[in-house]
Amino acid sequence: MGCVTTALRTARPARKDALENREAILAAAGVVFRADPEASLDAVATQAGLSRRSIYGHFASRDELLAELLVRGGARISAALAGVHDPDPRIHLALVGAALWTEVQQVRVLAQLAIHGPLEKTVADALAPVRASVRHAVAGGIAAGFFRADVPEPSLARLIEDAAIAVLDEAVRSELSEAEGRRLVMAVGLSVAGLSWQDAAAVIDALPADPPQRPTNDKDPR
Amino acid sequence: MGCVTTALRTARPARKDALENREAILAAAGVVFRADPEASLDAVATQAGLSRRSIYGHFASRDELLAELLVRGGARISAALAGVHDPDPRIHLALVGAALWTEVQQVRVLAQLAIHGPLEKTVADALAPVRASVRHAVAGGIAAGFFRADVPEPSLARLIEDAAIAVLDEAVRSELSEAEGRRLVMAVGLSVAGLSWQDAAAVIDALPADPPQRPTNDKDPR
DNA sequence: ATTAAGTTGCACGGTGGTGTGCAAGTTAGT
DNA sequence: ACTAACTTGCACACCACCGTGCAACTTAAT
Repeated sequence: MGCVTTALRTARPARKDALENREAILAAAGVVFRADPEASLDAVATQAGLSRRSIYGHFASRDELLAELLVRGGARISAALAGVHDPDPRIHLALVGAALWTEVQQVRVLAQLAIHGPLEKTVADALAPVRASVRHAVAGGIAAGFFRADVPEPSLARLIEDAAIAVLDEAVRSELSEAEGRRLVMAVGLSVAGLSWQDAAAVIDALPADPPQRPTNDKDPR
Repeated sequence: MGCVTTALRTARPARKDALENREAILAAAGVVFRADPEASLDAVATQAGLSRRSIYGHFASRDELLAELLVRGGARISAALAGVHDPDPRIHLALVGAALWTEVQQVRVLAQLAIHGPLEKTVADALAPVRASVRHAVAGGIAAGFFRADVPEPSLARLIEDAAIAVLDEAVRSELSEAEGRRLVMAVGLSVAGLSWQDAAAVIDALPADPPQRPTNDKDPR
């Protein structure tokens, strides 16, 4: 084993490929756990092209690996959401949806893991920014008369979140294109919020149009 | 052990309390698996007030118990859906939602189990009637111009199903009243279908009004 | 070329679940 | 009261997984 975790400034600092492997494990965990949140570390190791044993050279336990995965996912989502602000709650909500779409994989991992275990708190923390943003939009939208008035605000916020997750699943299932998925997330979010599908479409079409915000994909191999 | 499964017409037919216990096990399984689809048989036995060992007097294996549970749930749902027909796709969809609401528990068990394992087919079969009914309404609604035209029909059907599940979850989480839950399922289903929330409300309010269809609750202790 | 970092395979102990056999008990039905 | 149906508890074998120790190997960096 190595001094991966305890990389004190002694003899030699670390090794390049070790970090790569660490990333490979995290990437593999993303893939595997997305398909089955209860998959074994063996499955993760195989997917990463490593041995189960060597995972323990990078993570002390299964839960630690999970936690790292969640924290990273949360960070990406927060980053994607950071620039999203709009005075119009409808637009705000649509933009949140679009931002989520760019992080589908992350969102789905989190959503999968959200169900069981002692990771709940970690998951909750990771998703907190999304929740806050959605709630803000919902409150404003209801107040402005844009959104439905027949559902209490907290419930509506949760319903929109759940609907967004469902759309994300459906988008992956149907292998929608980037553009279609993006549009669908926004459209269904607004629909659940109470808009007619035509109104939702109008909101989306009037968007500042920054759609193809993907520089080939980040260098981040996740 | 006993001749519970192989009740040939020999010496003595069966025993009353044995059947009761069988039902108790199924009821317990419903409760336990609803909370955690991967719970152990020990948990089920405890909930049923029996020993783990005796479960095997009624069911050959865990999967067999699960299967029985799913088949029953499917049967109840089918029954609840049997009388639901309306020429107006909007009303039809709303009524399907209302019917589902009366069977929340069953639906949620099925939805929970729908994820993993070799039970998928069983689950799919159990839910087939719902799927068919929803698809029928969706196709008609799109054709009539009531529902959204920006999502392919099969996807829209699945999205509505998923949204309904989410509403069911939310309703249980928020401990909505019978009436509120019933209304919410219908309203959100129609919203996802494309109606504005006011239109959805109008459809619901114009319903033939058979709401309190609960004679104290069936004698079925599930 | 040397050396420490990292990987691998194997063996192990521990945990928690399933499914079964059996002997002893309890209880419903005759 | 008798008997078969049923339940129970305990024991067991089996399996899948986690986490660890260790010795042998491969390889990045000096």
